[in-house]
Parts: sequence; C-alpha cells; structure tokens
Amino acid sequence: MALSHAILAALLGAPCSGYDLQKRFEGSVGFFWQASFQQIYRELNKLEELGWLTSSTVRQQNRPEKKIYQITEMGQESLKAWIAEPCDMAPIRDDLLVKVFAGSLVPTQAFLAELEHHQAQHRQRLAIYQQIEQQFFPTPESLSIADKFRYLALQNGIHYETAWLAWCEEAMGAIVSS
Amino acid sequence: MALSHAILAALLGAPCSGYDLQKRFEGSVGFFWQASFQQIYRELNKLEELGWLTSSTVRQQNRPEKKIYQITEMGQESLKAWIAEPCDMAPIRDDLLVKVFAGSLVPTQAFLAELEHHQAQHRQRLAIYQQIEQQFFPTPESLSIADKFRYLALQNGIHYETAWLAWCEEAMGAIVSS
DNA sequence: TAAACATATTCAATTAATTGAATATTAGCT
DNA sequence: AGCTAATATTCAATTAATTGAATATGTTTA
Repeated sequence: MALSHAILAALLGAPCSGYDLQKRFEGSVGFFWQASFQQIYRELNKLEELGWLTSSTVRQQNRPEKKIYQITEMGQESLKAWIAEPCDMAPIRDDLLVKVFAGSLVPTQAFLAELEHHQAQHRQRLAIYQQIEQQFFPTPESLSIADKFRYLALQNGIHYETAWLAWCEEAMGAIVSS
Repeated sequence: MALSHAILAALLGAPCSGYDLQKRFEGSVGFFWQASFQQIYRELNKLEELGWLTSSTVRQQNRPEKKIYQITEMGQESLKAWIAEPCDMAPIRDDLLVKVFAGSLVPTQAFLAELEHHQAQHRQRLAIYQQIEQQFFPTPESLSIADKFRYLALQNGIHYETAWLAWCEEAMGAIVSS
C-alpha cells in the first residue's frame, strides 16, 4: 500500500506534524498520491505503532500543541524495500473517460462545456508544475541525486498534463465539427 | 460513483452476462475504469435492485446457465444525468511516481530495471490501443457519433501512453548519466 | 464583539476495492 | 479415469478511501 510509503517519503526531507504533512502533500508527493487529512492522521498512528515513525509532542505558544513525526531506521528500511520491489503500471480510473465513452448520450454543448472545464483544470495544474520547475529546478543539469529524482517526478507530471491538454484540443475540435 | 455507470455504459452496446461484461471490460471501458469480476457481479445486483437493469436467466446447452442483464429506461436516464453533471480531473495515485520521488534511496541499477519494466508495460498497452485503432477506426473521419466518442476515449489512451513512454526515455537517460 | 480563518487532531459511519475461496457445468486432453 | 481449462456466479473477510462532524486555541478582520 502506497499511502504509508508516500508519507515516509514525504518525511524524509524533514520531520513534521500531521498538519504540516497535509500541507506538504499539496505541492509534492500529493500530486502523485493524494490523501485526505483524516487518512494521513490515521496512517501516522498506524506507522507509529509499526515502529516506522516516532513522535514527540511539542507545546507551542499561541497555538495548540502538535506532534512531530520522524522516520525511524526501520521506516527507512521499509521504504527502501518497498521501492525496490517491482510494481505494475497504475490502473486508470477516470470518470471523464467513461463519460467520453458514452458521451453521445448527452447534448454536444454540454459535453463541450465539460471538456472546457477539464482543459482549464489541466492548464492550471500544468502552470503549477511549471512554476515549481522554474523555482526549484532552474538548472536541471546540476542537481543532487535526490533532487534529480524529484525533478523526474515533476517532469512526469508535466508530460501528463501536456498530453491531456493536447487531447482536449483534439477532442473539442472533433466534437464541434460534428 | 463511476463503476455503476461504467457498467451501464458497457451495457449500452448490447445486453450481456456478468461474465461477458468482465470480458468486455478488458478491451474497452475497462481501460479507463478497471474492476474485478467480484466487483462487477456485486454491482450488477445493486443496479438491478435500483431498477437500472433487468435480468433474465438463460439456460444453455453444454454450459452453466447465465443471467443476461439489460439496461432499463431508468438506467439510461441515470447514466445521462451522471454524464451531464460536471466532475473534476481524476486524482493520480501512482506507486511508481512516489517511488521516483524517493528513488535516490535505492541503487541506480535497481531503479533502472523498474523503469524498463514500466516502459515495457506502457509499450504493450500502446500497441493494444494502436491495434484497436487500426481494426475499429480505420477511417476516423467517417464515424457515427457514438463511435466518434469511443474513438476520442481511445485517443486519450494513446496520448497517455505516448507521454509515459517519452518520460521513460527521459528518465532512463537522466539516471544512467548520473 | 462576532465572524472568519489558520493551526492541530480525532472519531465515526459509510462506501468502495482487494483478496481469497467456494461452487457448478461441460469440453478437451492424457 | 483424472486433469486442466473455460464458462458462470456467489460469499466472506479485510483493507482502503470518502464524508461529515466534533473539539480546541489563537489571530485577524469586519
């Protein structure tokens, strides 16, 4: 199961609280494995029970106290083992594509609006990726090994969104001309 | 929830049994919303209770009897309503990408092997899509409206796999040169 | 001063998905 | 006669994910 390992991966950088993790998820690993905050908190408890994380409660002034989680040696080993074991390509589960499949049932205009909506979302996501690219990876030739991998993950996102946008254009063209 | 609607969409073409549906899923809607046969049977029962499907038991010679499911008027309406209501872009949940994210933890060779494995899988999937394209959509200009939408779904798959393969090349190049 | 926002976490209910097994019929192979 | 494979369906256990609510503290804003 990947959520636990996504959390471990996110904690590699620096120890943090569930709340921070949730925030960190948006804008990094969360692009590739999203999870709700309830899921994250539940998983953190489970991982601590397993001994893959340790926590320490920190009292703050002006704020509720928080629990800082840190990855353990065991956690790192488990993460490594999981990365090393082969996996299959992720199955697709995309509402829009099953809608497209039966799209002839609804009026063309309605469908076009939906495609525009998705186009906008994919454009926005691509813009986010490109902003991260410029901000964090201005010189991709000279990256640490860890950053090189993060850069590759980002590039995957960019390829993905670019392909979606190309398809949106194509699909909208095909639909209006019918 | 999309599984029910994916099943309805698959039944639009022709009524069939759970077993046939399962087979039909591989090679059409199933590319965009995969489901196990247990899921499909459970869902068929649920959809029949809702009145979106009707079934009739067919005794066959030389084979166990089967239940043929057919979409009802209500089922079609529900499918239309679902297609018409807007949805967000599908979240990504991809093991490999969270592995890439923390890929620096494992030896380069191991990671390269995993990438080759995925490259092979995506190549294979692309080949399947292209075979479907040649077999069922040789002249995309002259398609019925229903087929035009199915063709667009297929094109999405082709874009998706092509993007993955481009990324695989890039990633493998970046990893060997480090 | 009340409302809204940000921090920080937990609990419970439900739905969906995965995994493994069981059952029944017939065909074809060794 | 026994084995495998294909057809055809069901049940049960578990894990994962979604949804909605509740609680607590402090800051900013209207």
